[in-house]
Amino acid sequence: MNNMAKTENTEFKIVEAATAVFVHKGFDGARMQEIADKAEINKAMVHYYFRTKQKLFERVFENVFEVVAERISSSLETSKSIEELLENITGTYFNVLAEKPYIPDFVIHELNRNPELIVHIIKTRGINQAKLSELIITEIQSRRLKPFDPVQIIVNVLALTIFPFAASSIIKGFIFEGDAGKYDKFVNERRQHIIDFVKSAIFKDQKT
Amino acid sequence: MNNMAKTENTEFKIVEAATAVFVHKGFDGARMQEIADKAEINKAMVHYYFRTKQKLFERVFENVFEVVAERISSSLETSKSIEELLENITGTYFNVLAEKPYIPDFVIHELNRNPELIVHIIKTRGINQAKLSELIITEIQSRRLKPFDPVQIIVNVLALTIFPFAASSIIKGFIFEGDAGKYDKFVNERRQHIIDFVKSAIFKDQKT
DNA sequence: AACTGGTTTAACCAAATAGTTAAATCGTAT
DNA sequence: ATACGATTTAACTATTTGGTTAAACCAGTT
Repeated sequence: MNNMAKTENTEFKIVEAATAVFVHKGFDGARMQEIADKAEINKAMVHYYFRTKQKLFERVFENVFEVVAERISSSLETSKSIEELLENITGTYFNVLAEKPYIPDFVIHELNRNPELIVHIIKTRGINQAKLSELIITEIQSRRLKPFDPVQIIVNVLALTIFPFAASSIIKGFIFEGDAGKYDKFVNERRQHIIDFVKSAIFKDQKT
Repeated sequence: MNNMAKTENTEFKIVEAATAVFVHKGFDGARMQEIADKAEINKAMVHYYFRTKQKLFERVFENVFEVVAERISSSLETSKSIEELLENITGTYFNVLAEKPYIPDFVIHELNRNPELIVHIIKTRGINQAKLSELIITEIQSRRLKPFDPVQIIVNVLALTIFPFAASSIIKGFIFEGDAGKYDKFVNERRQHIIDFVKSAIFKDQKT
């Protein structure tokens, strides 16, 4: 093993650069030359380390997805009650997406472009949706929650949390007519709003 | 004006074909040759009628967006109460998106790729969000609704309705593990679920 | 100092792709 | 029938793009 440090460094720089380009331009819009430029290396190096654009893309997608999945999963583990769970999921998504708001569009678009591949990539890192459903069902049976379908509730939380980031351009452009400040305020307030809104919807005893 | 019929027919065929290709592959993934093939004409014709890929794309985007905006707008006009409005918006989106489920990803992705252009295109066909907010504010003041921010409520309804279509691959792939039948059932039930869920969240007097 | 094996570079290649052009065709009005 | 302008086609071009190659360049090893 000789110049391992150099190797790992170059590989890292390529993945970093490739991530930046792929997430913003998508697979089709990304250019190997741009990735090389951003990594400040020769284009041949990109192929030397990853052979094809496809293979490099797969590595990038796995990375991006893993970061999100890990943080969500660990927040699921530590939650005991529905309230805590709701707050943890929403909070975690907000933290991740405030940092990397391009993720929803990236994941959704590439997933639609090539469902088989991406589903296969993600399957290995499944989020334990089962535990979530169980908790909700138990709470419904104990009559604390209204009898909504647990799956619908889960999708609702995801939708309420992720959509504003995916559609930020639409919201910015239309509802706030380009005023970035108003949009930021909206996003900040939204974290708590989602929690209040969902609780208000699912609990039988309400807290105005 | 001689062969106008032929002209309009060719132009129509091009737009139809271009729409199909653009919405599924995006601007970057679309190929002029594929559009020509699908329209069963020579590739030069596409350029003869639209000069550039960019111009053709703009025409397609305007069309796609107009169809949606028109149907949503007209459903807003005819609604008097909050309940009716909620049912109309949700129902209209469901009708449109069940037909054209690729629209959310298409619009979101192209909007993120080139916000200035697309926002400019859409601005001319603004949806009157003002009227919506007003109605909500009035209802909050008359104490029928809980005092949520009207803008948040509007975004919630959009999120709950649009997200499952944008993220259908994710939902299909993970939550239902590839079972298309379960997903269809889920979508069918969702139309009513959203209405119940939102009502349960925003109204002070609840109907379990 | 010469050898070795991984790393890096410049130059190159073949395919793909948006866009062009000039000639052919077609319908219509004279 | 013929002339005219719009439409259509086949062939072509320039450029971009993913990918390759062969030679140069290191950094340790002997």
